[in-house]
Amino acid sequence: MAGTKKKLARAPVTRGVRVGGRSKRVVEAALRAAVNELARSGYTAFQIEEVAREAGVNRTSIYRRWPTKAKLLEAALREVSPFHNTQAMTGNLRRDLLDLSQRLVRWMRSAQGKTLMSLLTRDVRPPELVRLARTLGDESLAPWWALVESAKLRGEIARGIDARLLIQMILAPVTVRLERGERVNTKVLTTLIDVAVSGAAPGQRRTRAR
Amino acid sequence: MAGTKKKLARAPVTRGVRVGGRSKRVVEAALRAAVNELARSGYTAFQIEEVAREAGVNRTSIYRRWPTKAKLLEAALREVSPFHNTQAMTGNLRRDLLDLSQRLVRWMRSAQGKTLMSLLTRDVRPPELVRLARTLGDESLAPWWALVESAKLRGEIARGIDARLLIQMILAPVTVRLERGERVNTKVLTTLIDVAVSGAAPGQRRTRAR
DNA sequence: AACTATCGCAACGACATGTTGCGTTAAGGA
DNA sequence: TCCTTAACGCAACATGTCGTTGCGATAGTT
Repeated sequence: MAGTKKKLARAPVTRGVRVGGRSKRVVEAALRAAVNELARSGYTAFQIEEVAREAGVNRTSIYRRWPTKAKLLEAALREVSPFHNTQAMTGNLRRDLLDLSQRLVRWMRSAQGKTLMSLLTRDVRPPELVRLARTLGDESLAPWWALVESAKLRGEIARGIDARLLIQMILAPVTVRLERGERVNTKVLTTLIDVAVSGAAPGQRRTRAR
Repeated sequence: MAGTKKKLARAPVTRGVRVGGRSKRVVEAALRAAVNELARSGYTAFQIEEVAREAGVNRTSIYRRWPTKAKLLEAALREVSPFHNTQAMTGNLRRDLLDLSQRLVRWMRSAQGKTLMSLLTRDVRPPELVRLARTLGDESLAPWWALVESAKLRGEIARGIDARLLIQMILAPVTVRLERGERVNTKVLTTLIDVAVSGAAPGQRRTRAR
């Protein structure tokens, strides 16, 4: 057609993706904003528009990198550093459990922890996102497992007790109370741990299965 | 104007709302469908259109009665009969707790229970709806309170134990496991109750507050 | 049978998600 | 430094759900 300029075919100068400078800033800002938005608004109220605004980035740029809201949430979730225990164990079960739970509560109150907890709720879609959140959540349980198992070896916890269930007896009330805005202080944690540890000790009465 | 018929003003024959027949059917069908939809799809995926279809009713009819989705959910929630304990207590704490928890688990697995549990999740909007759900949920706890308090009087539970917290140690793991699809059978319930009751008994070691 | 509350249907506006075309900016190899 | 083009910003669009409104049809109630 008239006016159509045909450029000579030449080998492209660059090939790879651009990872530095602007692109990097956009990705980092978007993911950080996504984590904050998720922690602040929760899963249902989470809006891409708001993430874009907080990141100082156009909405389109987000969609070009993460095709759906779920993908963005997934990426944001992966940014969340899982709860890691760095404290050395003292060998005192109740003391170690208290330490662990106090640090976990602090983490759960942070943006990182809120983000994970938002996605641990059921009826989050798609299901893969829930699965990912659960996987990350379960990873946080590793030090708890270790504590209970070594306590079993020392004979402080009855061998017949399901370790996962025992940990749930401490953590499930904590998460429920945090969600509801009920107090979760040292006294509460101490009570949870005392009841669980005493109740799971060997020699306590157990109801026979019928 | 031409063609405009002016009717003689006459006193209206009826005044009150119509509660029988069609209207009644529409209301009942809509609320029943809403409960089912909430139990099936959960809060996030809940759609008015789907409720209307299942109820065999036009979408508009639902909106005319309940102006917002939240109002419909609220009405549906009020339809849910709260968990009521009809069983006589035997005075055996563990046995009564097991009875109670088994019935509660059965109820939580019903459409009624799922409906309530869907709305007990945080980040459900508006907040009033969450508050209503929590109120109804707390009402279900009445028999549990009674059990723990009378056990305290008999000296089976230490007086210093927070009854609400102790109940949470049994119920929170149950709800978490139900949400995640983990097993909640008699063995699990028995363990929860054994650990909680033994651990909360008088004479067990308590960590001193620092 | 007459009156009218309530229904069904259709059309509309508002809002969030997700897509696409195009012009502009800047990363990075020459 | 200069050129190519990956990635951006902007605007416009398509879709789906919520929620509203007008109007004619249906069916309680008197």
